Amino acid sequence: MLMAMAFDEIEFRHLRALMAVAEEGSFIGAADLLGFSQAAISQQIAGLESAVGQRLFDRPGGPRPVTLTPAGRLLLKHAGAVANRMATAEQEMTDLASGTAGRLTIGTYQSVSVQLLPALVREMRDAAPDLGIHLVEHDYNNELVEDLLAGEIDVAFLTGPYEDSRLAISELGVDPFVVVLPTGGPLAQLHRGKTFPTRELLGVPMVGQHQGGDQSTIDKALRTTGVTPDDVFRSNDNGAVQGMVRAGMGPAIMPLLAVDTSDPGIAVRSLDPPLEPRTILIAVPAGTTPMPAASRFMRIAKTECRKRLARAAR
Amino acid sequence: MLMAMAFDEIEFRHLRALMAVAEEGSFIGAADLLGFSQAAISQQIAGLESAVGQRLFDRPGGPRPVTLTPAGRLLLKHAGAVANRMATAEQEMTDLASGTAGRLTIGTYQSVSVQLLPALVREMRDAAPDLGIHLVEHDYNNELVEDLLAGEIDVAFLTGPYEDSRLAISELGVDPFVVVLPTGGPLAQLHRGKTFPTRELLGVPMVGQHQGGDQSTIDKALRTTGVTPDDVFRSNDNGAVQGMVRAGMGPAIMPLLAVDTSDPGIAVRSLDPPLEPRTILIAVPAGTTPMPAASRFMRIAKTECRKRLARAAR
DNA sequence: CCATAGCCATAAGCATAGGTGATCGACACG
DNA sequence: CGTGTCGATCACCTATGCTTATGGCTATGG
Repeated sequence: MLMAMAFDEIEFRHLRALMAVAEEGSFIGAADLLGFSQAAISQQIAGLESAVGQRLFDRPGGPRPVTLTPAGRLLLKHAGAVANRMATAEQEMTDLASGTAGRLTIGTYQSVSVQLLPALVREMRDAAPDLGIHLVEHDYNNELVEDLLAGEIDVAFLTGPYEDSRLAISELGVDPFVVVLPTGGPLAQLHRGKTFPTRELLGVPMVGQHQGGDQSTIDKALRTTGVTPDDVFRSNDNGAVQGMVRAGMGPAIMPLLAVDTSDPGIAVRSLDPPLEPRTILIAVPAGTTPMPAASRFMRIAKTECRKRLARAAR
Repeated sequence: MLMAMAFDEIEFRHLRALMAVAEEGSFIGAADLLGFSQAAISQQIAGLESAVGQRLFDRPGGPRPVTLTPAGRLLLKHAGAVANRMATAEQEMTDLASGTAGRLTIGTYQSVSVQLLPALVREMRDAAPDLGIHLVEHDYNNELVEDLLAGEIDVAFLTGPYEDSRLAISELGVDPFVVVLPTGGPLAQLHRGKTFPTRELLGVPMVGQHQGGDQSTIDKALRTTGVTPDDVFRSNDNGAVQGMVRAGMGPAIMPLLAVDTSDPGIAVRSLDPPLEPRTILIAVPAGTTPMPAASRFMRIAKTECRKRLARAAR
């Protein structure tokens, strides 16, 4: 009570000395365990004792080992806990730095989720097996951006063109709209070439999605080429859409990335004139350092998309 | 990976700076929160960042607040935990120092437990309400000493005379042996004075304890005065012994401290010649600093016994 | 019983870690 | 487009914390 009781002048150095002395049973042992001179340890312990206001070791003198006082035992317990905590902190920091552990939340939207994202996630898993990867899907850019800025998600795919000064955005490539036809149907028979005249869709009943992110873009784009969309069936499930096309309900306009091209029942054609293509963007919050895992994921996405996606024609 | 990654050059000072900056949102704010110059904080954070090998704050520049990076958030979490731990350490240390909290284990033996110890414990409780007091009772000194040296108990009562260089022993006083008689019995009628001729016990059937710490001493002491003990009833429960005396089974020799003198059914007489009295000792391990609560308890015991007990006649 | 050896405390000297104050550059804002 | 605010950096200086050297204490061996 009379002492200054300056508990907060304690530094880790002191705790390390405490632990070393307690373990070695001597100041000298602690000294060369820590690579200091004996005097240094003596001073560190003395400083610690004055900081806490009580003796921490009994020094019997002679060759007998120093022993902890009750106060010493108490403080040592806490020192050990603190040291542990710092060790796990170090572990987690390196994990975080290497992007190999922790939790990465990725924001995504429909068409990206189908083929592109699974491939990227698989690659990320290989690169960082201990990383927990979580996905959040939204229909619209602004929902994704909102979550991104709120810190709910660490990195997000967006639909381009899109601008937001609060985000750091990279373009991954373009995802052209294609027409999907039933293999045996008359339209597929008629246009066996690579492209499909967009105007042929005029008046044709089509299969589409419910009014959402993709579909709005498609409808708008179709109208600019003079075609008024006329959907006989709508589903947000890509498999269902493709199934309907296969069953002959009509053609569908889909982002290429959303199409399961391995399906033998359907044919995929580019449109001529093409619909204004969407670009695939990937974004993190600007100004703030992203999680290394997020950066890493972006890098993977970029290199992977360079192979898979067409580059934007500038 | 290329960095030195010197996690263990981190000191509390750094963590304090981290927490202050995170809380204030600016280096300047942290600076005058901690009573440093802005440059100092800047350097401390820089040092911390180089120690962990990554940035901890995003500095947007201009008047906008600095914000934590993911790494910063992670480290801050651990820093907070460490700070908490140190705070509770401080609390516990002061508790320990004042002897007002924590846990005190007292070693005791039969006759001390009856009247003296309860009074002392009550006084200790008043002085240190948050202190947990535990009692361990043994029959023999050596058991108590054993536990004391093993650290099982913090302070112990012993029966004197006793010597052990491994202990720091204080004498509390003497506990004379007295004879306890039924109030209405012939012996009590016969000897109404303060003392009772020890030889009158010759051949008288007596009440005693089972062979244990006290009883052995009594028997031995009786024999030195020429009386061969002849017990008709034995119990280790003092109440039972006293009850038997009251019922007229015979007199009993007891340590004065073990007698419930408020019992109207019994009379208490000093013996003449007296049996060699035992002294009451209190001991802590020598060489090692005792718990402050133990020291405090010893002090209380000494002052209290100065009032209650006869001093040893040297 | 004295000499010796091992250990911690202390003192003196010194290097440097870590502080201050001043200045510079970057960024938002009016 | 100045202006104000904030962080980084530089030069300087102080005080912290290390080292070496020495003295005192205790147990141990001849």
